Amino acid sequence: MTITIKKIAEICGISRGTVDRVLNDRGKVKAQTEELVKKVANELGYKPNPAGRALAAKRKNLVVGVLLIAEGNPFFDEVIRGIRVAEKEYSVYGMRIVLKSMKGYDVEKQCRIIDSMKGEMNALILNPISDERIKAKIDELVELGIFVVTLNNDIENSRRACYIGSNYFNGGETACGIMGLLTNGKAEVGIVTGSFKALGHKQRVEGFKHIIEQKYPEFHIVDYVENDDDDILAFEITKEMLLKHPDITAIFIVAGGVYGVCRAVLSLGVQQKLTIISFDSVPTTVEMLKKQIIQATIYQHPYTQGHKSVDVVFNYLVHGLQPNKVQHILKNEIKILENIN
Amino acid sequence: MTITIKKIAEICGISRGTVDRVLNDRGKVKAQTEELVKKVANELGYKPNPAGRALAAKRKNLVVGVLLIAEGNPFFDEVIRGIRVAEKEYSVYGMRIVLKSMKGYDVEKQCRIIDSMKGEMNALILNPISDERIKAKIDELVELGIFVVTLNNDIENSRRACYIGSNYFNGGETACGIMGLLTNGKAEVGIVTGSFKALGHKQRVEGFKHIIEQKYPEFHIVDYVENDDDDILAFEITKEMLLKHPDITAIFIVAGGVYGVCRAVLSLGVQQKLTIISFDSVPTTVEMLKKQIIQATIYQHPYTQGHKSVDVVFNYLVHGLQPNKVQHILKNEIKILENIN
DNA sequence: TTGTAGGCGTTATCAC
DNA sequence: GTGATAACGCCTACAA
Repeated sequence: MTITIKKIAEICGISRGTVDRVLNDRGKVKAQTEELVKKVANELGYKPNPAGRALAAKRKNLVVGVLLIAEGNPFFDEVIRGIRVAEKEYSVYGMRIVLKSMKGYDVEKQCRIIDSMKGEMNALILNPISDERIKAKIDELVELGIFVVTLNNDIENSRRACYIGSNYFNGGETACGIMGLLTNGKAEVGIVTGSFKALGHKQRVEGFKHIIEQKYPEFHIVDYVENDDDDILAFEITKEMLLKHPDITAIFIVAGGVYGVCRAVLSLGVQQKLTIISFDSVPTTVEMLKKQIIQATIYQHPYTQGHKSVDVVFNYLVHGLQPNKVQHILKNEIKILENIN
Repeated sequence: MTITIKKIAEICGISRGTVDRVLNDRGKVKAQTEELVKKVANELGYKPNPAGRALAAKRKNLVVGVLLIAEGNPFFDEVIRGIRVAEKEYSVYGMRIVLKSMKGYDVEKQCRIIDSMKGEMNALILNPISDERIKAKIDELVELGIFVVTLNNDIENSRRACYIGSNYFNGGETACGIMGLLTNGKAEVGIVTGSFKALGHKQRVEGFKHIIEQKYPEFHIVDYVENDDDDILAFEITKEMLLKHPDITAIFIVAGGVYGVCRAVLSLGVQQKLTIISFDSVPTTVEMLKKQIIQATIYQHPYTQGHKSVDVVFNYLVHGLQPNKVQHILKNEIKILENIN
């Protein structure tokens, strides 16, 4: 038999309303009654029924804001698809999503967009820039009672309820591990990173280096260049790097610009002698995997990241459930030509 | 504004009961009224509210049977964990799970266990033996109105509503692809399969061969032995195989017995010259990955398989939703030491 | 501080 | 054939 508020009320000889007040900390209950209700609820193992809650929640008007740095970054296409599918699933609960997208790492701009959204918003899914001002902005929202979830990039010391994304350090470790297996532990590595400033990119490189130290003494990093996640820039600096270091046998592409790097390799005709590892599986990367320019790419469940972030918000807003993990870390998977689709 | 049964009833000038009868094909409605209701529901885009349904479903007593060939197969430990977690999540909807486990491929025994369960069961999650008699049994259950889902092994021509599991053929392809990358496309391969009779094992080998033909002319299969998913047998036949074919440079472990194979390799001291690819990541396999005996193993989301199968059943029983895919195929992921946990 | 009652959307059971 | 009504469990406004 399931334990309901009604049943607890009967047992305690009081009304449903009072039990509700106790169980949801709404105050205005005599200490004595409160204690009794809590004891009974505990002993009987009361579990609120999400369906009941969901039904009652319909009377609220729930709006979830989403702000992503997605423009010009095809990785987010799948994230957004996950968000949209979840939106549809939950639309019957009367929950709406307002999605905004921005380009580049302008902190003030991100703050301004957040401000413009905060009026009618019950929760925010944010892909934040790593900056103190954004941290402050998150804390301000939480203070206002808005539920905040960080997506794809965490700000650990902020008051966000939860982070959904990948483990960048382990992503770098995984990249190094697979590169080690493919090169028999010997390689002269050129690293092409997105931005020295981006936290995740830095962490990937650190993870990569960590495995070199631990396992691959014959790996040498011969150069380390930055492409700003831009394909044209990637094309140019990769060409330059390869000409400067003809001894390079492997390239670790840390973030965006994968297509530009590959085109540079192709234009120099050196694809045969290179092992290339990248991240994500956007269409151009898949294309290069098929051409066997890239040997392996590391996949971080973008669709799931999007869907999961909405799940977490939904469970909080509709069911009052706090996320069961502060960090929802998705696995780094290795994709090769055969298991890419 | 959301469209509810009540609203449709008002618009049509009839009662909620009648609308319900039409929308759920319960019969006993005048053709004319039926048509009207359907038209209005369609035009307004009526979407049943799952919360309402869930609440109403509590009055039913839902029992889900699960029958797995799990004994002695640690792969299923994670599958079962997924099932148990889902059970807990859905327990508030008054859905119970009765899980039975069996050992080995005795068709009659599986039929008998199914029969013993079918009394009070609304749905069955079945890990079926590939056999005509099991197909017939599934069809019999469906005839009785029981919702059947196959797990981890499909019987395609049966009347099961849905299959949840992996793509075995692509698993074999992926194994070959990663082996090709690790060996530079040159290998003398020994294959250790679970059972020649198991459909999935056969399909993996076919997938493996398919990529050899397509991509790796310098791969040669020098031997092909069967271990019945038993570690002791695996140990012995692998030893035998390696002694008989000292030219072997790679081993493809198609199914169980991974630990036995690795112990054989270790006992002969030939681990340095071998590339070994396996499936799943049970504890002993992870151990061998850590010892660098196995270079890569292919992972098939066992936890998700278990959880998903319960999801599908729940959505049908409580929300009346047919699964949106007949086959729910999980991806083959490549795990190496760095991304195993 | 507590109780009452109605509504969220769906379904089952009666009565007509 | 159809309609009315009472659940399912929770929440909230209002009355006491």
